[in-house]
Amino acid sequence: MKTTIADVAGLAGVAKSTVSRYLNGGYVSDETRKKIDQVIKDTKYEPNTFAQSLKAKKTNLVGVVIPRLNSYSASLTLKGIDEKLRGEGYQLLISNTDQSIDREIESLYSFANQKVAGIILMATQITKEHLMAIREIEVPILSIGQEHQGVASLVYNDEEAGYDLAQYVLGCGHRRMIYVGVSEADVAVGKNRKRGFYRALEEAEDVEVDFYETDFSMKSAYRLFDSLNLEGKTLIACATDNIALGMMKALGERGISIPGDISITGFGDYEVADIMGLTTMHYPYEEAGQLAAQTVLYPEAARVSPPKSQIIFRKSVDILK
Amino acid sequence: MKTTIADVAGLAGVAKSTVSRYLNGGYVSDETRKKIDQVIKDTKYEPNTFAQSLKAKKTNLVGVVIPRLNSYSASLTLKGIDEKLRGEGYQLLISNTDQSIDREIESLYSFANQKVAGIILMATQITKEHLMAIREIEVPILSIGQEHQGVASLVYNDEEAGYDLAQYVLGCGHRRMIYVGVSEADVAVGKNRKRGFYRALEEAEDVEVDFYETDFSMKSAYRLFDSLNLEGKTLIACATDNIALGMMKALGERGISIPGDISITGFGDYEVADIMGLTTMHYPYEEAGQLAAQTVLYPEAARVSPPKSQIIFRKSVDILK
DNA sequence: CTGAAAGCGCTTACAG
DNA sequence: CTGAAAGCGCTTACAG
Repeated sequence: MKTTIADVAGLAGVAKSTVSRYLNGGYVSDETRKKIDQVIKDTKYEPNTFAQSLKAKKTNLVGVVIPRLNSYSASLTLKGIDEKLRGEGYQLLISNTDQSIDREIESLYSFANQKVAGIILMATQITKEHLMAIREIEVPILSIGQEHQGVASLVYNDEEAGYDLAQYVLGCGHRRMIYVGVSEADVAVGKNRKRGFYRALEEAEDVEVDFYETDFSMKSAYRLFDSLNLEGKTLIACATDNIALGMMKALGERGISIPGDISITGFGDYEVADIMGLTTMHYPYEEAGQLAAQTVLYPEAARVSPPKSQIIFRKSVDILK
Repeated sequence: MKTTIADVAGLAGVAKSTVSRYLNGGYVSDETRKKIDQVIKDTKYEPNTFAQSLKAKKTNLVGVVIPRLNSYSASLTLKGIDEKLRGEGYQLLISNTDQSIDREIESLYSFANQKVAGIILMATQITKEHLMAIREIEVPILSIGQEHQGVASLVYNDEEAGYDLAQYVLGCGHRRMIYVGVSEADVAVGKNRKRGFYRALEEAEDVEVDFYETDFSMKSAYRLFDSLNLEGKTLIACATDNIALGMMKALGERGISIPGDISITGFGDYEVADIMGLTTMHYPYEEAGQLAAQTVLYPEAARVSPPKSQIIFRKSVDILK
């Protein structure tokens, strides 16, 4: 039989309320404390979390809504979140939305209904419905990656990352390039990365860049390759490593050598980037996850930034001068 | 104010118990049913899960204990689990153990304490402590990947996969090879894969194979490379794609061409295997995850198998004859 | 088919 | 500092 607070109280010769106070850090005399201590140890008593939650109306659960489970950034961020949460005595509840916005909204309400202590939202965009839900549910929420008026967020400085990478590439002597991005509906990856990249280009002289749009899958990038006009270009800058990888596959199959014939860069520093020798921007996903967990549990600022992204120099960029 | 079952009962002019019965599929007259229906729609009533769990002593949560969050197989399996669970109205609770056995055990107890409806255990091995915990907690449990007397399990046929791959490689004319495996403490990957592989070799003639052991990280494999005696070998069979990838990195850096100078194979068919052109064994991780969720919720057999693993032919194996 | 009552295991004023 | 009592929102026999 599972021991309850009543059992503990009985064995310790005190009232249930006293045990409860002991458990929750209220006033208890030293003597009483010792007795209860002992009984709890003997019986291995563990409070029933439902009973607790029913009264206290909150849980030790933190919900994470995530657009994809099987992506490098997602799983590493999750790892960081989990680490921090565990340290603070919280449990990780996951809702994979499979990139469906409806499911993101649904998950928000469902988490709220489960009285999670907080929600970490890895949205691809923040719509009116998101905003409504966030307002309505009254649960501390933190958005990772996407930023919006009135919702606490943890954002990478994508603009700066784009700028830094472009600066580097420019420094290597590249002047004719292709930028393969994603939809601007994704403010972080689609808009900010590109903007930073372009800003650096504008500050330089005699630069030309063609823009192409694709989605996040390696396959789409791979397919897009044939539509690219490579004429005179020396570099393909890709908005994510996955895009770069898709391109590299196409390049390899056509016998176009990297960086001899053409240079390529990514963003993200996925695990594979290393073996593929891809020069890319490292994003501190795991640290960001930890920071996110910390922030959703103990909010301070409405906007927090993870460590700066760093360029990882590998061999996919040719030095032209 | 959140509406409760009492509110619904009041508005519908019936007793709480009737509403409860309505909710749980008990006897309710058509007329009553309609009234309650309407009220629930109007008030958007949602039962408080804690109150439900407190009485019913079970939840709609399924716990997954997982050794690593950021691995290809893990996240894909998780995806499969989540898909099935969502369809059945269950939520995914995750505990990342970071390869710590102590934490696996802890998680088991902690999940039990949270009254999860079931636990899916992705253990790296099943120890006595595991067995004790499993026995004690009385929660339906399913082990993925590892098999043990008396614990329900979903296992890949690793022996067969190893055998099939070796058959293929033999068919390509390879006779002098290296097998890079992992510790046999991991029965599935360390023992069974290797055993299957070796069994096929024994059935052939004039075959030589050298064995080396490493762990699951790409880095360790990469480091191990220099200790390999490649003399006369035509193929390196690796127990996982990660190991193969580490080897490929080392090979690439030394200008040794694949498969011209040496062939290589893996197991797992990670996403990268495709761009790297690695011939490997495809494991149906996502399907296995779905099957696992199904099985832990509605147990039938004590041992269930996912679809058969398939060889994915790419270009890392040379055809010698 | 329906309702009144007890109880799940806690927490929280309140009185002492 | 401690205890008795009420209540959180449900479910479950039980009686009708």
